[in-house]
Amino acid sequence: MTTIKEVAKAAGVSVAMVSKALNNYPDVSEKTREKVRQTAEKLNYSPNVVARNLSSKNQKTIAMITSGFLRSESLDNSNSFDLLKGVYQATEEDHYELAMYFTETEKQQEKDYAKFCRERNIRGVVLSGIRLDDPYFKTLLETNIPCVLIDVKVPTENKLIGGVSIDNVQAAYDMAQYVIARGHTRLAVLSGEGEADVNGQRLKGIMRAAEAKGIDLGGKIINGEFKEQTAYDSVRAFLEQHQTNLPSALICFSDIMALGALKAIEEFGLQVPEDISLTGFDGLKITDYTHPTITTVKQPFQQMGYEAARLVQRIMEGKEGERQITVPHEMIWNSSVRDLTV
Amino acid sequence: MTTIKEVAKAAGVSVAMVSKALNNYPDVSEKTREKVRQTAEKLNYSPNVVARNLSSKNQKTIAMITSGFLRSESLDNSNSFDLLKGVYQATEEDHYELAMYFTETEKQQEKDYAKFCRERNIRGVVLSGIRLDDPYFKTLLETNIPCVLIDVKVPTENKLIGGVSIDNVQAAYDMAQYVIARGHTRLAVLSGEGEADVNGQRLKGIMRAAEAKGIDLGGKIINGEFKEQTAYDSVRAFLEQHQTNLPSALICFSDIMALGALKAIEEFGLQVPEDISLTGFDGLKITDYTHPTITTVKQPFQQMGYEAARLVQRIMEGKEGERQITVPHEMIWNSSVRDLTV
DNA sequence: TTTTATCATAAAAACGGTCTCATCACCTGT
DNA sequence: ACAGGTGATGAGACCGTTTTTATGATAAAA
Repeated sequence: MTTIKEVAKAAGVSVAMVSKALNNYPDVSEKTREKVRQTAEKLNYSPNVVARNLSSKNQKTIAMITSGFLRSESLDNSNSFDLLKGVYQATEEDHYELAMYFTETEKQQEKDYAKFCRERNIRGVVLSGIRLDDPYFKTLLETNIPCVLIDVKVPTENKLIGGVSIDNVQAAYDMAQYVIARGHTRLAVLSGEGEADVNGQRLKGIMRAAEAKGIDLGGKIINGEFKEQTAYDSVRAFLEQHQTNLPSALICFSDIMALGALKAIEEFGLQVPEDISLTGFDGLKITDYTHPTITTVKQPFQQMGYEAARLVQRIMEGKEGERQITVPHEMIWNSSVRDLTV
Repeated sequence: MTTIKEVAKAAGVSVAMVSKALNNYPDVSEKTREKVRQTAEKLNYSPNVVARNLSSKNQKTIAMITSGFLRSESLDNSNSFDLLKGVYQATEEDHYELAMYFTETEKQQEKDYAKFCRERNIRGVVLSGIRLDDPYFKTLLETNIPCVLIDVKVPTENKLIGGVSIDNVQAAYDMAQYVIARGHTRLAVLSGEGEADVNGQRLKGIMRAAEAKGIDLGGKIINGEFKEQTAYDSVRAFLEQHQTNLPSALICFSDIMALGALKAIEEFGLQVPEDISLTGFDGLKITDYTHPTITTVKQPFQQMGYEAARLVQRIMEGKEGERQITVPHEMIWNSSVRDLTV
């Protein structure tokens, strides 16, 4: 392992000069810089990031903190992984270090984000699957570490917080409009946890579209907790309870839940989309392989991760600018919605 | 940020004592140890892992190096992600640090694994998607860093290398036997890249089962490169070329390729499993949602990651023992294979 | 009583960098 | 000729730990 000292000796300059030369400090003569560069190259030297991270004032390390998916099935995580890929890509391009922290909601003592960051000299964080009212997130904020949240609209007053998401209101509105335009008036919604930010946004979009057409959703909002099994159970129960007045379309707030709903509907003896139409949300690839393929909203998770990492870097560098980034979503018009108007 | 110095001052002992007390060194009196523990607790102190990593002789940092999936579709990565989850879980349990390195085959200059490890004081590596003859892997070995490879049978003479995989020969053999037992004799195989270790293993298993029944696979081995699109193209071409003598079953070496094959078969105007039976490999969840569901071999990727991380830790600690771990696979008997014997 | 282990502790040297400051040579303007 | 500025350089403090080595106190052995 060649160290900076060896490079210094070989180049006949001081250690400080080597550091400055390689880090593009202005107060280094071109001659010295070139000499240092060449000897570093020759000795195959590359700085130790651990040492740099310890000594430097401005560490370039960010963390990605994600809540609750170690246990869950791989299918549920493909979006988390795409996020990670995006974050990774951005950090790699800008020579940042990336640390990951996966937390489980049930392991209380393990959830201290601030401690995780403090221990690792982390100066910026991308969070996903975490809510604004998470107590550990609050303590993290108190440490003045810039945070960017995925899928959350952040309060504008705190310049250290950013957010990245699609326009969930618009996407849900578009989806509801599409369904309504195909003649559906008896709508039901399979939503996630009420506390999640996206959940409220999407509900707002649906409401807006429904009210415009005078459609009432009272009692038609099912909670599926963003989980396949819960979705299955809830939809099953809902169908049995509303046998006499079944909805003609079920709008789901995640593809995972749509899969559970699809199963519940089929086992109830009904067909999608002949008897009940169905829509998803997220754009998992699996929606292209189900029978029928599921109409859904595709979120660009990898891009979201990338933008989040870039945004947190900008905040770390003290730059001004927009703290809320909206990335484009894409409607995937598959075949799970029946057109009642023809 | 409370440092070890502040704890030392508050406890009225030296910095060295704090370090030793908290790291369970034997030469610390119980009284001091307890006092240090309590003040550390009170001051909410937790050691800085960056500093520790720099100073300590035996760093507890491992890396997971994975080749070629940043670009690819999320579906292809669910196994990689499960691996990562397993590795993460093991590192977290044992208080190891984990660094990730995703490489792309085309970015030559970015592929220096040894450099990556050197820069980060990494002392053990889990590699996936990497072949024994990878030149960068070879240079990594020269640095005497313990390596554990996923999906590779490693040479036994080097005690610093380990491997984790299922019994690919047996799994492929089982699958072929199953297909043959259902009356199929006109088999074709959709294999991956010939250089991959698993590819050879699986082929061996198929061959063994086929030869036992006197089935000839000559000219029936299609290369799908482990990619959906390539699989689609290759199968399409194969079908057109063998119109007069179509196989009755196609054994695929990955679920991803099976998806491509399924599409190709259907677009060719044939049905699975009525006209051609199909099997996959890997056990991706999507195989339960396709139409028909795909019979496949399920690999426990998360467990493989976990075992790999544990194994590399054992090697790092200088422990003896088996360097090749075989984890159990599971056959998923879905509905993509037709029984010709009934 | 003196010598020798043993134990508990502290001081200080690493680890491999960054970065502040002091130094010095050289130029410029008066 | 001299003060003042500028540009290039190196010495050394520092980051927060671990780990080696030195030191002093106490107990056991001679």
